[in-house]
Amino acid sequence: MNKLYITTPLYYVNDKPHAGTAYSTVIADIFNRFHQFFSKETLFLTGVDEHGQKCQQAAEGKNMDVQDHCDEMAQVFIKTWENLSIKYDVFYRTTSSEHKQCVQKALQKIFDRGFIYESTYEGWYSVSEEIFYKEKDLVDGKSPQGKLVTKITEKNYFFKMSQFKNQLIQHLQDHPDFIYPSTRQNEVLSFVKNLEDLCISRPKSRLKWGIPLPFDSDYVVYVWVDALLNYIFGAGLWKESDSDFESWWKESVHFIGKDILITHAVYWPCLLMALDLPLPKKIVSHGWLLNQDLEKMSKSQGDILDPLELAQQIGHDSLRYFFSSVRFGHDAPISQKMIIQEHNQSLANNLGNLVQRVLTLIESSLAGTLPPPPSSLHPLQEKSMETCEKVSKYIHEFSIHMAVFEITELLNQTNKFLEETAPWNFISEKDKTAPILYTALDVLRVAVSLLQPIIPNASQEVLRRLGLPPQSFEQTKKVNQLKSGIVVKKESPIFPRVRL
RNA sequence: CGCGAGGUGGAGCAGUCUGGUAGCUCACCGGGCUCAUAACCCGGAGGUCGCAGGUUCAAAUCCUGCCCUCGCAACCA
Repeated sequence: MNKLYITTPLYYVNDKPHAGTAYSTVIADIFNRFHQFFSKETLFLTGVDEHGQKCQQAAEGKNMDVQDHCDEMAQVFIKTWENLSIKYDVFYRTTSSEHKQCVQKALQKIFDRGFIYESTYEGWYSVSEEIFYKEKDLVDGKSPQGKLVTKITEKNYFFKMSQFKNQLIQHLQDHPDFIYPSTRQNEVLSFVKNLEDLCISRPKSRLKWGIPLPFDSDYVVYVWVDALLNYIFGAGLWKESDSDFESWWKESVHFIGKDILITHAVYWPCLLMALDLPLPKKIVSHGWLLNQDLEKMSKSQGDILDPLELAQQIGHDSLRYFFSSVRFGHDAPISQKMIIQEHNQSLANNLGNLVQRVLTLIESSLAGTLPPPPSSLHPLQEKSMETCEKVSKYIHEFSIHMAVFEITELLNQTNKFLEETAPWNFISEKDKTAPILYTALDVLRVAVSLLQPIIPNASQEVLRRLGLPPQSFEQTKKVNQLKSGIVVKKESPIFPRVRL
């Protein structure tokens, strides 16, 4: 119960990370950090999906060896996550020899259990695009891009996915929390009702870059099957040393974008059932980041945002903060301007400015020395304790934006509190300013501690200025936790305003 | 009837599950403060919460129908 296994999708390495992949990863990282904050033991996995046709094509396009291309791209992902303060435990690569061995072992097992059969695959193949189309996808007898297609009948291996239909429907009905948000459950159910078998092989004559089937080396495995299996191997299944796989897997949560819900909520459970393994505990699908016109961002429109650039321009924490402030689970518009506005309003004007004014007042009134706590509890401190409870509740409900809203509200109240008490009017009367300044700083301590999972770097810098180490939730939800007697000092602003 | 999401003051959004005086940020107008990053605080103008019915003492919130916008339809987070 005290463990939690969090995963992001394995990102496809045909291109570098974009705002969407960054969003998935940052959100998963924030949840991971929140649960660590709540004293859970967590395992956080991310990684890259390196096989398949598009990857092979991307390498060929650059005139590179495919493995070299993958190695290069993997580094780009690692560097991007570093720049977004992503703290993962496992960076999984599907070209590792361990992964290949495990995938083959899994396929053999499914094969031995009788869930894989040989049949013929019929489809319309576009030689120039190297893509199969179904009859219904064709436009005037050609591919949607207008390329010539020919009907091909090909021997392939199929996974008896349809056999798990009733079992999966039963699971979905018995576990209404399996998919978040629950509204997307219907989407999955309606898909499952027409469940067909899945073609899981690709002949090597067409696709070389993949893991060979253990029972027929003329074929490689379909990339989704290859990639999905990472989730169990990454948690230690079939490792030589007796791993904690079972205890992690029991508490597994997959974070994904809504577009890959079917693969995760249908294909993946069926594969697990075929392997006689338990299903993941939860699948959390988030919405998309859209451009200002609320359309999907696309390269052709040139409105792709580079997360690395954004992080460097505005700051890691500010980008993370923006991601956490949009309604979780739903689509949301994003632009550089919106991120900067959010940074200026919430982080610079509200939080950052509050830190400066309180510390300045303590310096000028109390020579920087933190006073003892006031004899009675101020209502604002009571409110800060309520905020702790609300944040915990919202995070457990995946309403991260509501958690952010509550913390912002607490900071607003603290600004208001200073305005009402106006300690600058009697700055030399220490006995009057001390309780006010202690209260304000103690509430600030709570707010900043609650923000640690979202803005890890800045919040720890603020805590350092308050003379405190990183804080746990247990510490955060107590009042009067400042170290009386130590000397604090104002330093340069943590979140300078960014001009638009 | 393919599946799904959304329509809330000028802009962008939250609130909808668990019905109870419509909230946040930006922009605009007036005032205060000068501790603070020209930041902060107070007040004001601006919304019949897409439309029409229904349930209820009470509906942005629940039910029904309709209109409009947008995604997805199997390797694109």
